[in-house]
Amino acid sequence: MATKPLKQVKSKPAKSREATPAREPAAAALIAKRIEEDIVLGRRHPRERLIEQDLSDLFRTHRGDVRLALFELEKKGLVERVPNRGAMVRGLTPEEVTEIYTVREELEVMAVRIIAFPVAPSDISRLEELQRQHAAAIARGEMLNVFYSNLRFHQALFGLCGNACLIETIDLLAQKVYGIRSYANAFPEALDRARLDHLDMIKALRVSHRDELIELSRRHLKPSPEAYIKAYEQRFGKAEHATA
Amino acid sequence: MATKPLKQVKSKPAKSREATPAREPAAAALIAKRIEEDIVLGRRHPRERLIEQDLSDLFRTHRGDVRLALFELEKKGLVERVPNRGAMVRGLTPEEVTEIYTVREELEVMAVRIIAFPVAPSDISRLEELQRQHAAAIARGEMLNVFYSNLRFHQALFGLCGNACLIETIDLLAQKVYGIRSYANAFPEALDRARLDHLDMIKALRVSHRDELIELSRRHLKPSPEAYIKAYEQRFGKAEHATA
DNA sequence: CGAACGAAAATTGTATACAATGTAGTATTC
DNA sequence: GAATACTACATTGTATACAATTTTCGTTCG
Repeated sequence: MATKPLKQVKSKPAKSREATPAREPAAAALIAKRIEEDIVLGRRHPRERLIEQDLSDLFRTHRGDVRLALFELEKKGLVERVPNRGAMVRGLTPEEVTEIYTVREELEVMAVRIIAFPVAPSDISRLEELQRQHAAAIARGEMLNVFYSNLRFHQALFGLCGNACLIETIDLLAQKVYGIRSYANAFPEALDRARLDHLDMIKALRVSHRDELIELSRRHLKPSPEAYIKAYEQRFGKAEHATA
Repeated sequence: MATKPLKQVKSKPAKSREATPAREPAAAALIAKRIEEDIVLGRRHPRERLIEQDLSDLFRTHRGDVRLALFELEKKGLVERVPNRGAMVRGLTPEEVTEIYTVREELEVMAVRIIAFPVAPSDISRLEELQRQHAAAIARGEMLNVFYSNLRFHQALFGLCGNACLIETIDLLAQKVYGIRSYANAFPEALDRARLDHLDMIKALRVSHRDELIELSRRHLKPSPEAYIKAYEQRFGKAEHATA
């Protein structure tokens, strides 16, 4: 859980107003991103408590920023907050996971359905480049990179549909299940399967086979929830729910 | 824009911990709700600035709560925040509105498609009761009540699908277009059309006519974006976009 | 020996003061 | 006379101190 200090040097030109790179107070957004990564990579387990002061010390900042970050993560559905008791990494039940993936599938299929064919060669090239990055990250075992390159690939793919709201909503649902990614990604064969799926998707895209692309998208979503639910049942038993 | 003071009396039993009625710091959530209502009812126009100090005075509280409320509304997509310049009521372009409604339609149709038929009589009764409240609010011209009773009707209807994530996502998208509701609701005939739609929906539900319910849901979503876009084009002209 | 009570510690929630930033209005210079 | 620099004001961002709440742990009583 080692984390480099934040904001050590605050002295910046102050006169540089090129665009608006930092929307939120910046610090809060960065902290949220770090915590999110920890959750994605399985470094923070479900139901683990997230204490404001600890995180403030860790990130070398005051509680205000951490507080904002936690609020943000709560809205994203990654952490759970109980009024006077604090925040913890959210644990999803198999039912919740199933529901989220059901909606995700519907939306991703919708996106694929409205993509305008044929897809421009430049877009295909871009997807191929992102796919190569993903494959390389897998080969090197760099899990954080695997996560981000996979994310970029899917954003580019669904970005082809042109409906910003749809893209945003798909992202939102994907974020909700970030916490369970590490379960499927623990199996190298699952990673490789994902890699091959991406290749098939690009192929289908190139020849404008919409139905095949839809089928691929559906299949591509199956392994993650299955792996999580299997692990969950093994941990807590099939019938009863542990209330710990 | 008259608003009653908030939190005047802070003295409460303090020993009452029945459930968790207030998730957020409560004050922030209340302020967010008030501002949201103002936007829904057209009392605050798109691009109107929301100044923290003004709102703090208005709600008789300090800036911290207002700040949180604005962050919340930003995430909901109702207000827009520029880093060091503050917040304003978000104005939606016709393109954005069209995109949002496209996704909404897909999701609402999905919800209707997975409702388990036949629907329990108690659920039908509940919908009828909510429909009556809606009709009554329209008859009395109580717009705020129209808004909330309409909301409750739809939540109950889509709640029948049983997928919590789907319900949540539908709500989310509905919230994004709260700001344009007042355009369609300005026409009394539109309100009446909505009322009749609700009656037809209940009827279709009672006899398990799924296809008809789907068609009704689709039609029900049409008027709002159309009214908004018409008003928008009349205001700004069809081709060019005002940059004011 | 266990359950209930109560004080202390840990943690979150709230308020305020201060600093940084952006905005506008005015004067000054070319 | 118009453009620019400068100053005063308005607004947001940040940090810290304080209050309220919950949790923990030791003690006492049944």
